[in-house]
Amino acid sequence: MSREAKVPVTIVDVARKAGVSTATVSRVLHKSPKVDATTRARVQEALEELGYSPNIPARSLVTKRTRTVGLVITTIADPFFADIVRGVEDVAIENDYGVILCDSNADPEREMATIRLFQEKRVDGIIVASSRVGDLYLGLLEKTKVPVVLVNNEKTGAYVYSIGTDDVAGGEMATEYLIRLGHRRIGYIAGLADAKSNHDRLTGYRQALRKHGLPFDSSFLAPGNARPDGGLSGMNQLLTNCPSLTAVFCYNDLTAIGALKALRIAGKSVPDLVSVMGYDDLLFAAYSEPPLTTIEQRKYDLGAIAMRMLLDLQSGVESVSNNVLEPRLVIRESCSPAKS
Amino acid sequence: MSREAKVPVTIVDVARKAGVSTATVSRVLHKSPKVDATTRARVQEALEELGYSPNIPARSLVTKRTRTVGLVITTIADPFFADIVRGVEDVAIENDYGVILCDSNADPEREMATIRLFQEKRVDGIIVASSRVGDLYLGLLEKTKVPVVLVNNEKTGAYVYSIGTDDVAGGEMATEYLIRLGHRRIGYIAGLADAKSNHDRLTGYRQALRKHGLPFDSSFLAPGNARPDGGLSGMNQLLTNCPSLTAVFCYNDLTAIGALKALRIAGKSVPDLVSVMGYDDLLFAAYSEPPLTTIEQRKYDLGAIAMRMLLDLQSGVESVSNNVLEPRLVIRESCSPAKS
DNA sequence: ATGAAAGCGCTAACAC
DNA sequence: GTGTTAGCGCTTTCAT
Repeated sequence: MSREAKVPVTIVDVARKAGVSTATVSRVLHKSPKVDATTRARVQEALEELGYSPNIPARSLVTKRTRTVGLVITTIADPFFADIVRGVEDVAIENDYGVILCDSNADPEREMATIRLFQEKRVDGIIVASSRVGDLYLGLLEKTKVPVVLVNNEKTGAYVYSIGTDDVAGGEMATEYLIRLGHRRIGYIAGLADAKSNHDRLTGYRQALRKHGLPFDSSFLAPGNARPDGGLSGMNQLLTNCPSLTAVFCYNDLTAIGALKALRIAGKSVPDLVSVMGYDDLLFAAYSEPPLTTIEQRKYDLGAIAMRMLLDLQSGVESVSNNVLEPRLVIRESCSPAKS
Repeated sequence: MSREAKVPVTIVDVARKAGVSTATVSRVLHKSPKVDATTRARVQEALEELGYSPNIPARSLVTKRTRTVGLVITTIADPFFADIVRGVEDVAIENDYGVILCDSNADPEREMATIRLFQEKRVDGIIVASSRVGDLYLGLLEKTKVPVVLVNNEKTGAYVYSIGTDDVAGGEMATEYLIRLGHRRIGYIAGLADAKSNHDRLTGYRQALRKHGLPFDSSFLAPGNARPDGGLSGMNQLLTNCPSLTAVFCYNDLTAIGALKALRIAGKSVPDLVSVMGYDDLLFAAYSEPPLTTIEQRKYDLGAIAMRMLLDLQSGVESVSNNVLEPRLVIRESCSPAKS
């Protein structure tokens, strides 16, 4: 096993081999036009033969750019965030950027560590797709002096840009669909209490109610946690507190599959006895029993656009500071006309 | 809005403010014992007041370590990989490491770009949790000269270490459970054809069959793709080719929910008419209808251990090169005794 | 069109 | 215990 000594080739080696200065090598590396064709060829050859790979950290030292962005998400365990990550990833790699991922798990300490790490690594920008962002956190973010784009969250502070789904429209759309189906007693199982998305969807729900002259009854609200177990317990609470409801709008699809399970256990068939509406349109929404009627968010685009905004900001293009994407109703089989 | 000029504070600023040399500042930064207590205090104060944040790229230039690792996964859309990511993340952040994530999507070109990126960023190590690794890819990986640990894949080459689940044991365990339940005609819906995990689970399946004197019939094998749609089509194929089967072992849980849907559409009740077995024990396995009996993999640990191995390798500790974790049977409701 | 040289922020000998 | 200094690999004026 002849493990060769590890001698990384530098720009100096290339320069020597090609018989030029390091400045020239640097120029061909950056495709500067002012290099003679033959010189360029000679350098290219040396580059190839030596298998040169630029040392980005070294380059960063002088350019002050690292071609790296930081991405914070609530938790990668939620497929919704997974799609956002894919979006960010894809456009990042297309542009030779790397992304450092951190899931905060909504843990403040973790968030602090993350921001510190990003700072020390001198990332060129930060994307925060964490549904709830502590004040402390946001303060730090501003001090960080690099562009920040928030996904599905509020634009806050001078340095912050954002991209999100119009969640109040989404909440209204979901609820209105249920109302059109003849439902009058519609529950809502919440997500994380302090998430903007939760607040907005609830607002949409109330708007739809008001619009159709339906009373808002806070006993039709159940807490959740954006996860299946929260959907399960939320549904159970609804079942005992308001046995008369005929439909329930869930904060997200994860919550909905928990609700579906609670209903199954209670022996209430869906959608015959109660309709359930999700949100997000995750992959498995089409595979649940019954397949979930839900509100689609352009998850992938949320991430891709966020990354593009960062790139624009990078290159000095003043991009729109606050983008919003429209949600879309996806009708499957978990909602049906009210029976009564 | 007094957007202050962006003047990152350096070690020189701190040194000046504290009235010491940069070397001393560096020493306190690294908790070197040979610094006088009062000097240390003075430096600490300067550090705080100036809000100093070390410039990692600069440091890397001299130390040749970036405190960054690269992580390649097949696709973040599969919750199985999401858990692995969480595991590596967690131990990385604990150790002040950053992780650059890339999903390869099993796209060779993407894989090349990824490796190039990792190289240029001078990552300290690479974790590959991509279920299929092209030869080309592996070759590159070796040339990369940094420690590589493979997750759920083969140890290959001098620089490569690995951690994985014993998938042949898992496949055997799954199949044997079905056999014990009285099933004789058991199908297998595959994952990606060239994935080691797929190969191993199939091997386990055949071993169980042999062990119990059951014949192996290749018409009981259906192709899949490790995703729900593959499970759906695979199950449909099985349904038409071998209507007599009473149980099916699926490459993973994602495949299983696809199979469940196919069965539902075909009007075959699960587990009464056909039992279905999954693999992975994803979060939603407990929420499907019926809840999935499956083989648990320690997904999070796979990632956490991989990262720890990298850390060990970093510090010169020769760690075990080939770790294997045992799978575990999780009994829920998608499998029942054979009726005939 | 090309080269010389300065310097980015930091660490690590080495000297005192 | 502390300071001086020489780079790490690269880009970028500034000359030529």
